[in-house]
Amino acid sequence: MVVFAGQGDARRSMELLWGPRVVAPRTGPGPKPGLSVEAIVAAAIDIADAEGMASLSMRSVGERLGRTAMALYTYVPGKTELVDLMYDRTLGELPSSYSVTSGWRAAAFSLADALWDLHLRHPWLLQVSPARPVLGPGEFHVQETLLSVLASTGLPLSRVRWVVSALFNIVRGSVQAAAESRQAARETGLSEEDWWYARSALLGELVPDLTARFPTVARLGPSVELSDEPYLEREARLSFEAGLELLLDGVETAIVKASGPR
Amino acid sequence: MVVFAGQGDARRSMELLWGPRVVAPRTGPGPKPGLSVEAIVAAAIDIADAEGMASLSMRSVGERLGRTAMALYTYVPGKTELVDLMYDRTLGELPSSYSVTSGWRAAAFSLADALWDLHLRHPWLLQVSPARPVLGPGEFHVQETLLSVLASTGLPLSRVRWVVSALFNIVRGSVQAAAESRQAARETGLSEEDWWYARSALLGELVPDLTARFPTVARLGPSVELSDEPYLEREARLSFEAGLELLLDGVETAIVKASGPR
DNA sequence: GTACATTACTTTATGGTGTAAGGAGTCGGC
DNA sequence: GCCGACTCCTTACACCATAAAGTAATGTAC
Repeated sequence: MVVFAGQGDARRSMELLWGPRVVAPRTGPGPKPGLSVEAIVAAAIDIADAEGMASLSMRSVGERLGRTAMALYTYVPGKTELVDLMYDRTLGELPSSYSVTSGWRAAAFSLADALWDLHLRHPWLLQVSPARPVLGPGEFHVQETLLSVLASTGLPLSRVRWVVSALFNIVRGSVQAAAESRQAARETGLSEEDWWYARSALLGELVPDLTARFPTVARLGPSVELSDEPYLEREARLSFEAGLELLLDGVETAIVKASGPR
Repeated sequence: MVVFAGQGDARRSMELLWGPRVVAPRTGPGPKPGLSVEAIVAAAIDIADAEGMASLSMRSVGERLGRTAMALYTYVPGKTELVDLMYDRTLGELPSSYSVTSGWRAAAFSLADALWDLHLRHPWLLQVSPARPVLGPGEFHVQETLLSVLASTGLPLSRVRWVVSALFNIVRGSVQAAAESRQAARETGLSEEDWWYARSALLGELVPDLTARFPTVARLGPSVELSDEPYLEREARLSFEAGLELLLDGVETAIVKASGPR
């Protein structure tokens, strides 16, 4: 059963998100804190980066810091809040300055690329799926960056909002495929090519009428030649670039329509 | 630690995905099976639909069928495979016929709409995130439907593929926001408006310089008036429609470019 | 009719999870 | 010196997936 956060918990997590990262050393009785929220979050991010979200537990984070799981609860209300913090802090890493001098399109592309990079460096971001927007500084930072870059199209902000969310979705969706392919390759030890090959053989054997049942899919075939380069990962990148171009073409159309019939 | 599937397991799950749904009654010694893979999958889907993925456990599925958790392992290798089956069976529900008589654009829109509906009826689909493509009949069915509808644009299939994945990503991304808003509202008991209001107040109090730090976001404000209609859900739908239009505009550009300079 | 193999399902057990409760030790202020 | 506040630990509980072994039901072979 899911426990839901009351009002007090909401305040607590917002304070953690927005509060000062470097806490002034406490004065008063009691032992000095040996940990800090930031240290805990950093350790958790390290684990998620290196071993995936499945290996992230309060125990594993505690262990990495030389403590038990329960020690963390002095600093962080629970795992949910810890993950929210990880998520928001990581989003905050997104670079924020994009030159618009070579046009909005180039700026939008390099921003999308930075977002792609960020997600590929921290693939667990895609598994977080905050039950509601986290509303932390990192999330705001990303929104602000996206909005301000896309605002240079000259479109009204009320429309830019939708461009932003579409772009964000395209990036997230395509990078997810890339990230999952990497993770699966690491977990199974199988190279992607091997996995794909084994799976195709199995499919052909178990479903002999595959091409008859799904003619269009069959007609498509693999988009890139099999090489030593990871297949699915390459495909995901192509999907990212192509999808982005399509979207930006749509934006261009919108610009022309808005300013065209002058 | 994640256990990875060997070759034998792969065959077993492919057989479950592609095998006949109605199994002929076994002849031979031993008690008659009281359950079936399909019954188990259906029960699991019911639970996920009604109570969310968090409530889905081998126990809960077994209980719903009047069995213990372990009874399921006679039919299904493990939870992973069960979830794969749920995912693929549900994707198979997508309607497949879309009239192209009123143009590819209308067909694409109604297909995207059906996809949106499907995900909103089964929001847990978005949390499944198969570590690799499931390669089941449902997944193929969706791909086939998307590809064949978008192929009516006349674009080469190699480009249609990217349109398909971009469209899919836009739908998934926007519907995720809608689904999560519903779920959160149900779990917390708070109406969305209430939650949003409480959160804004908290933000304003804890981060007084919010509008200075994120001017563009601040300038945006809420996109729709607060009403009794769920705010985030309405917003998600708008994002879906607007994103889709942008993408389809991009497709139109591609069509013109391809056939234009005749 | 009886023995046996086969199978559905249960019980029990193992090692994982998040976290509530309470105890141990450490420090500052009086 | 001592109190109170504070960090951190141990213990405990409820839940999870699932391995292993046991039980009961069923068909076939003799």
